[in-house]
Amino acid sequence: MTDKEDMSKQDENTIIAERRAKLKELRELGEAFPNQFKPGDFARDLHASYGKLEKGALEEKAILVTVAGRMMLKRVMGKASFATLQDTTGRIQLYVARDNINSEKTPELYAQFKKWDLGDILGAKGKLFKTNTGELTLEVNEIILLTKSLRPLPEKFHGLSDQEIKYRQRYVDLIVNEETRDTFKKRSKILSCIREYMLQHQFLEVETPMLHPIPGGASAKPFMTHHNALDMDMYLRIAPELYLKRLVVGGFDRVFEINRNFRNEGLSVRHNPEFTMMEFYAAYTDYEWLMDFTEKCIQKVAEETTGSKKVTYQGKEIDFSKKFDRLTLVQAILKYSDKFTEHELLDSDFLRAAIKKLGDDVNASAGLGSLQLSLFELVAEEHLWQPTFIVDYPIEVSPLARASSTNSDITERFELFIAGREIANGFSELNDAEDQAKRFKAQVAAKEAGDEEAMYFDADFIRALEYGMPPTGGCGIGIDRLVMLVTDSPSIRDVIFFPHMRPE
RNA sequence: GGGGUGUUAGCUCAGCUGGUAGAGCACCGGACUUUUAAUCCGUUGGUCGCGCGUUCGAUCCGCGCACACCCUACCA
Repeated sequence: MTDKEDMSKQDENTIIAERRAKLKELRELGEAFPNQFKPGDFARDLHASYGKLEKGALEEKAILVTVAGRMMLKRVMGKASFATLQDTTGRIQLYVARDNINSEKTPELYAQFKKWDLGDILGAKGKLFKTNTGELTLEVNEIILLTKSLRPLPEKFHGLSDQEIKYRQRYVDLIVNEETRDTFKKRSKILSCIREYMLQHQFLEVETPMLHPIPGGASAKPFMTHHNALDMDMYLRIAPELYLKRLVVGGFDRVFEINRNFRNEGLSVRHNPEFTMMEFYAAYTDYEWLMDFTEKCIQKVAEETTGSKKVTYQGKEIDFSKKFDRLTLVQAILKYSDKFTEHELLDSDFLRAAIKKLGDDVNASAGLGSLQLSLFELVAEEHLWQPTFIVDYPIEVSPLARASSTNSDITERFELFIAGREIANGFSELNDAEDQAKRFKAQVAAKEAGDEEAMYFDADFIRALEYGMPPTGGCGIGIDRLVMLVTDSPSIRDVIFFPHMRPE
């Protein structure tokens, strides 16, 4: 026996043993896992079509249906029982009476049914009717056990609330918690809503490598791996940016990619080592265009997936109906802290002292731009609850963005904040190959000086830019965080099916 | 990485100044042909996260470890 098999035996208990015994009995009786039963109806459709019909009218129609699903509740009352079946769309009640299901062929079927357990997967055929309390119910005349469940489900009323088990055994969470199912259905809807929006605007969906010889497109620590046949180290991508811009060079003017990024950094309620990002690039646009486009995209997603332009996140309203606020980095600092003057925010020594005073460490090599950004993160970021674009990011912290035409210290870049978090980041792309080469060199120097997250020099990317990339706007939207907002989820782990955990 | 809280039956949770454990649901047996968290009666189920220590005696006190959650740091 391997260690793993040994582990799976450890949490065996008497309930599981009893169910294994029942399965053994089923095997002896015949086929224990039949697969010929085909359901033709879904719970949600039945409620939608017949839920409002009067008891008498429904019986007159004599509607025969076939359903399948997991038995979630069971009430045996002697010679008749009620059971609640859950399929992928919802729940439907079954009325199982001995005299309706026992036949010459299956004289003991009702006795068997009484032994079936919560969690078992059943198929049933019968006629729809309404009980005395008005619940739409299937009067069963054929019933079959399709899959025996060996493990007991969590308690029927309180459900599963242990966060750890919800994450580690998402399948159980999905079986018993409707909110969990809703969250992931909404996630899927958000993605199709975004795709629809992008396709409507002539964007082409593309896929670029996840394995990168040089990690690029963001400032982050990468995961490393190794390709055996090529005998070369590779990195899981931290961003698709440099590949997508190569496609713009190639003449695909509007592209987008929705896929995973991997960053070898800390975990938190807002950070998972792999997370989903949409990046999109549009030639002949700039960051102003991107802001309008992103705003409309997020408004559409919020409205179409929640039915409202106002969303409640963790008890506080987010209003997507108004035009999103726009503030420069410096304006945002001034707005949320009255301790500084505009003049002081241009003084590196002053900023250094102010950041220290707020209890944060200051990197000795940080210039004015990154000092301003640090102060912004300390005093303003958490207050940006309503959707707000922050613009005029320092060039020092934006090595891939085009410099402002009027101020060479800042870039044509924005970040979108909602509920105090960064949701999107976009800019007019730097398409001057020589300038980009210079900026990469500065990054390499920073890396050599000990900045682990500084970028590498990507010579092929420079070569691509040397062929000429049209003026382009590019933006990334953090999909998991957007899903968190729309589903009112406090943790990123609530919107990722299988979040990373330490081994059990 | 730092701090806080937690880990008791399959699930949800009690457990007094330290005297080796309880409830509800689930399960098993019984009654019940319109229930719906069905109800009623009777059972079963535990290395109290792991290890060491203090003690006559530890679920409880101390130390260490593991895992989780929250805050914080890096970051999107």
